[in-house]
Amino acid sequence: MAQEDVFKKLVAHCKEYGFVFQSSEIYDGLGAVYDYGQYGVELKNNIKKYWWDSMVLLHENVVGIDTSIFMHPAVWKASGHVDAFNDPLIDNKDSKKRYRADVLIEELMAKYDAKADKEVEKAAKRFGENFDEALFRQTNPRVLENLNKKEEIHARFVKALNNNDLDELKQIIVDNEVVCPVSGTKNWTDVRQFNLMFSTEMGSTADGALKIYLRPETAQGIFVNFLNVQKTGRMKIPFGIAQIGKAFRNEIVARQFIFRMREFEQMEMQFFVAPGEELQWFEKWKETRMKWHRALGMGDSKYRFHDHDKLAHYANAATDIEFEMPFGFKEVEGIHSRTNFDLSQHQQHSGKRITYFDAEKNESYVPYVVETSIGIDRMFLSIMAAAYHEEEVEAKEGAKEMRVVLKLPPVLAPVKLAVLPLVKKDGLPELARSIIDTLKFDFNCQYDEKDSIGKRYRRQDAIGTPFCVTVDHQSVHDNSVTIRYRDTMEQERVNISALQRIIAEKVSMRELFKKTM
RNA sequence: GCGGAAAUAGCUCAGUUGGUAGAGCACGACCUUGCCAAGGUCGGGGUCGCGAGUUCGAGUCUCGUUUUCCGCUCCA
Repeated sequence: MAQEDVFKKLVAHCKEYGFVFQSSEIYDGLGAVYDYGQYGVELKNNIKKYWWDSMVLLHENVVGIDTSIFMHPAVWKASGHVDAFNDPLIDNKDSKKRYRADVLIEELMAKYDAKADKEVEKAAKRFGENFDEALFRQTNPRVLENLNKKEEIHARFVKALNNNDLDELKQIIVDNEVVCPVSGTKNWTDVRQFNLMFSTEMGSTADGALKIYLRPETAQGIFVNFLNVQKTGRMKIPFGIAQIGKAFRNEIVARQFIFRMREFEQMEMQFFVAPGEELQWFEKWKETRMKWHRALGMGDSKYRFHDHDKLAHYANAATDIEFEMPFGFKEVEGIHSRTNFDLSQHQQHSGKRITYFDAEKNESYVPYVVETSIGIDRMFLSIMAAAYHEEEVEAKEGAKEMRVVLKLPPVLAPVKLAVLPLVKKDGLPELARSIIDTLKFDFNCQYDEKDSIGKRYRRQDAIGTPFCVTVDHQSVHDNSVTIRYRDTMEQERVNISALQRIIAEKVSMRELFKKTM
């Protein structure tokens, strides 16, 4: 089956079985925003718990926090998010290349400057030593023509920028017949400004309202609370702060289902270390994070590192953990050595000292940061993609048929077990209910008596339930039931009293955690 | 954002040169069977994505719009 088909089927499966729905679907949906359904939310919560516990329970020097989505606007000024994404952009419709409109206009002005310079150069050659460049520049008609032209553009440009007049920026480009360097045509779109941060206003009066942003990453909530946590928790470097939460980016193009959404959720841990030690911690966390992913048993070869060649301005090392999605290897987690950029920026913008006194080294410094950052939604997608299987199985009378089964790691499965009475009479439903009543405190259980037993097994396969407990006529006599295993479809007869122990063992995170250490 | 394609029941789809919406599966009730999706009877469910236009009449033709998919583009 082609990879695109797998992806399409996966998306359809997510909807059909209540994992992921499009947001506001009855109103035609909202672009690149999705809701998690009854099974999706369970899977997502289990992923979060796996991550949170592996960070906070297993590392005595990692603690969690939960910071707000709204933050003081100065945070985003300090982090560089406000300035970095205010560029006016324009597309050439023929070459489909995108340019910064301001850069095109600056190049245009430089061109007139260059023309004027060329005239000066030519004249200088001609007049030799007697050449008065300043006078020539002020009087020569060809030079003046070019400089005036430039000056005229410059005036319009500055005015347009000050008024944030995007139409005027385009008009400058059109009036001066700027052509695309690739296609050579003047077929331009309108100029648009993309700020990837969503904004809103805080405060009820129009004049007193403060423009604030929805956070585009959760990391800054950790950085601005560095001192709070370090002091109140008496944390000693090296230590980490973990956080799970929503972030928002107004993506220009958001596609590929839940892979790139405008509202998404991150699991981030910022690890604070002494200057000079960041790269060894970077290596350590690279290794730890990869083990954590691989412990889920989806297949080691589905994961790989992708080291960044071009580093962001704040980083001195960066890698991605990529997962083989149906549409290729894609980033699921980023591990970045962010230096002391963020804390230094906040120190500078807030005017508060953000330093740590290292008693061992007997010195004070702004800590360096190694960040691990996962997109939960991407991880959700990667798990679903790897779990989705279509298998040919034996049917009645030797016939073959397909079964769709989600081979989710039992620890992440939304429903841990289904309890199914073989027939809905002779006291079987009652016994099944009583089994659920004892197990529901520990596991997410489901009861189903509708349709044939085979059909019920397949329904559970489709949502990834690892265990089906079947109550039959023998059960009423000797308290034994069968456990049917999702992946092998094999069955085993056990006593009802043993169910809790057997299932608890198989859905425990303990074994997975051992593999990560 | 640009270009292309698609949108009819929960799902997969049919619907003739324009003439009052269909099937299979799924879903619900009852009966029957009972270990890997296929029994019977009855039933619920669609202003054909949305909005205009052409027409006596539009699921069907035209335009716009929304959403999704594919390619390009972008991604701190």
